[in-house]
Amino acid sequence: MNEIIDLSDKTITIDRNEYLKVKGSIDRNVYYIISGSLRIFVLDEYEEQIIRFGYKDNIIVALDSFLTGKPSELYIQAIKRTVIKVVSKQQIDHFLLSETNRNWWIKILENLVLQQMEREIDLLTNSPKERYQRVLKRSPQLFQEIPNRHIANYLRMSAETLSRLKKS
Amino acid sequence: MNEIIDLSDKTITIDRNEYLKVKGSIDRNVYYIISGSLRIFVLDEYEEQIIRFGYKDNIIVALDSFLTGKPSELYIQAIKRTVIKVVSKQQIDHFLLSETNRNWWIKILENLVLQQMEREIDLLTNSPKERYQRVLKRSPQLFQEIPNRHIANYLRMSAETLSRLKKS
DNA sequence: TTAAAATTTTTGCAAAAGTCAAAAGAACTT
DNA sequence: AAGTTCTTTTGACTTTTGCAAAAATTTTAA
Repeated sequence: MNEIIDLSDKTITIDRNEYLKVKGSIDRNVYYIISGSLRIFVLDEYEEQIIRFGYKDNIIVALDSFLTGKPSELYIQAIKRTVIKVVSKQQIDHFLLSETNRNWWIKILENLVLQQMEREIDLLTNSPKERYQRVLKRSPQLFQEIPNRHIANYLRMSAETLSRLKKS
Repeated sequence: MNEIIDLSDKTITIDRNEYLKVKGSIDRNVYYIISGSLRIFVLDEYEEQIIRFGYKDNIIVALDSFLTGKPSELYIQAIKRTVIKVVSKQQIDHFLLSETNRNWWIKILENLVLQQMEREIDLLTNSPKERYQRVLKRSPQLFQEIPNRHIANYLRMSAETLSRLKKS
């Protein structure tokens, strides 16, 4: 992914709790996190549901808007002060003009689908304990980077339940 | 998708409760459902978790294995007697040799990602009632084709809870 | 460093969903 | 068409999870 990143020289700093993106806006940029951490969530009847986290060296993007060009359902908010690089759709499109890069894009998309399948299984798992263990196993770093109450939401359980789980 | 389907002349009939695929097998075919219905599920500690359904005119595939070439985690089972056409990876690959078809493949993958995001939000929605309503709205046909106990599993609730929801 | 503020953890309580068993209803099979 | 099997519904009961408030801990800021 560094080929893309290096095309960009624009960096942005977002303070804790500030929004990079709110629902309703169109955003065809991709962001590369230099430092800090972010969360992506949707608002479901006054409840925030976290879809994904991003921290150092991750790429973050409002995928729905990026792929469709329509307004996004997603919010992106800084959990702590975060510095990101901006890569525009233009840059991506330019990059994808080449045949080999386009094949590489296919791989990226295929990987995204596979990751989403994993996530789906995580969410379908009935027992909160197993959900916790699955994600802990696959993304141990998450628990270093992100406050528990956000992880609890991501795992669809209350902070209380997560707290009770970690002792047992 | 008919361009692909028409390449194939192989059809298979699967009886109710029979498996088209079980965990551990590699399967790089794509299936097109002529009639009947299927479910895809994973086995999570003795519990079946339904990932997706397929009925008439749907395409169904063990995506994990199809994309990676590795053994699949998925089971595909007929809910009722089902007739499918088989399209092999070879045929798909041949199809993807052309530049325009490959761009079309990218669109398919992008759509898959977007669908998966919808599914993720469905699963994150806390209230069983809302989960039921969301899916009912998006896929009303599902409720014509598939027995409730399977839909309940798909919506991660018990058959009893779904039954009670439908009256209120 | 200490006080204030914010966050996390804990507790009891209430509400929601799950389980179990049995009955009613549908759908397949022969 | 009758019988068998499978699915849905219902009610009693149990378990789990969320909620709200309090206690403990951590962070912030003076």
